[in-house]
Amino acid sequence: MNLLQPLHSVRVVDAVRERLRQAILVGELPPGARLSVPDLARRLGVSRSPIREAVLQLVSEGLAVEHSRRGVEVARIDLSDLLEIYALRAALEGVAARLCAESMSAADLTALRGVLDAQGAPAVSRDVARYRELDQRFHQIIVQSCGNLRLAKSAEQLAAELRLAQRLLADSAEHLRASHTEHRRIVAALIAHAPEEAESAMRDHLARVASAAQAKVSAEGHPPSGPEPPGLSHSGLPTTLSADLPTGGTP
Amino acid sequence: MNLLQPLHSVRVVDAVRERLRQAILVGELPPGARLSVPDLARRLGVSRSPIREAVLQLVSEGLAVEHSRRGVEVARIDLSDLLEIYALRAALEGVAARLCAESMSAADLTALRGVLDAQGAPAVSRDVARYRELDQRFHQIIVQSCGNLRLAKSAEQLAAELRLAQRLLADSAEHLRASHTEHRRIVAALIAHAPEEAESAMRDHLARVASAAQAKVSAEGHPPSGPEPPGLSHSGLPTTLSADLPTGGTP
DNA sequence: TCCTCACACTTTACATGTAACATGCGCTCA
DNA sequence: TGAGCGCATGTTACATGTAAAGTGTGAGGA
Repeated sequence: MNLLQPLHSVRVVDAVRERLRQAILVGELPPGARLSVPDLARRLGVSRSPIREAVLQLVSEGLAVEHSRRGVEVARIDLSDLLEIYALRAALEGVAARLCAESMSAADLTALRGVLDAQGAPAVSRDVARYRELDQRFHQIIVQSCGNLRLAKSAEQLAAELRLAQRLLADSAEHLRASHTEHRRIVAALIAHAPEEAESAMRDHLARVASAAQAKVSAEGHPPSGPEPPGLSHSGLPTTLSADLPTGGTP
Repeated sequence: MNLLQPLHSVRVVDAVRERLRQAILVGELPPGARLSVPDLARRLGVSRSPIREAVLQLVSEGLAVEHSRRGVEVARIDLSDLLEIYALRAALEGVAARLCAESMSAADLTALRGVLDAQGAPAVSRDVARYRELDQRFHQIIVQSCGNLRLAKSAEQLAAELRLAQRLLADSAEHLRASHTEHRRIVAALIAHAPEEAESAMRDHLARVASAAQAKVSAEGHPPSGPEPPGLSHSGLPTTLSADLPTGGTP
């Protein structure tokens, strides 16, 4: 491997952003958790500037929402958000699948088939976590292979937003089996170089996933969410968030 | 008018962001212009913090690009960017048109027909600036009426990015006439509540606009751009950018 | 003449100071 | 007891300080 690539020293803001993003995506900072800049600065051992910048970047990605002069909190994704996101994903990934069907590298297609095969086991054993992990990779390969960088970025941001709404997603055995079958249909269309088929298969897939979530929610009668509205309380939710960042520096 | 609506004092960062966005979109800050934080702070009469924040917001919108540790410049949109953006727009606005065909308010539809009619004159007289202004409003109405806020936001950001590439866009008399005809076809489908028709009409329209740009560029043999790569020079391009912001405050 | 290197200058990235603002709570008074 | 005021506390938003990095320039040498 070439060790002489241009070296750009990691900026603190990038490290903070990745750390916070992970914390949000794994649920350590759950929806509704406040992202207090002074608090995070204390906990991560850096000054407030890079924290503020990182938090605002998460806002622009949709993982957090800003309330003017009242701080930022991790985004709460409700059913209507979820349906919006799936409609958008259907548009974007449908086109991505179409583009892939026209020209996808053999390597990417092989990787995709690998993921598809790997999904068989968790689909039948109903290993939801594992299935979703592979599902994410499945869709990621397609949007990254379509050749449109902006499209890939948008689609991946939407996928990340959806990880905030896991509790709303369908997870029945039937759902996993149906999803896997639909993935197979998508891959078949890609292999056959059938753009129309690929696009409609992808769209149908995402539309069904969305309606499955909708069905699940209305069946379970999900509460709108937590306590929430009464002003952003000063409740600092988790107290862990690990120690400090690579560049330690509290002079 | 009700004067007792909730009042949220304008933040400096918002004023700066809007001012810079306008400066970019009208070409006062052309593609490639450096967005020097200290310089802008001096010119706008505020401190560096809100300037930096506003500049980074423009980066996240795609109107500017950040070069780590080397500052930010107004985005340069080349032909490949333009094609990417049009492919994305086709996906997003195609779905928006479909949704509109299913349920669009009478008011929105009336507004849309108004814009369509108004486009007739500039289309035949080849008033390119006026036609593009109305074109922007035409597409804006559709994405805003589709009921998907995220979709609308994305589509409008892409439309803004395209304003940085005006020089690449087709502007022949034939092109304007074709565009207007396609707009009519879209509106007809919306009136007829024909989702399929609306989506394909929109997609075809945007695909043709993209290929018209491509044709124009390859015909004219556009130079890749200005001088650009040799490091971000210290050339402060324009020296105007008006006086200072609403909240004057240089203590 | 052309290349190299050191220096001066500017900016970025991070740190820190601070006024205005927002929130929760206890206290007062009806 | 209950509504409302004022205070304590903590945060945001903006301002400013500063080390390190990046860039352009010009002197000096080949």
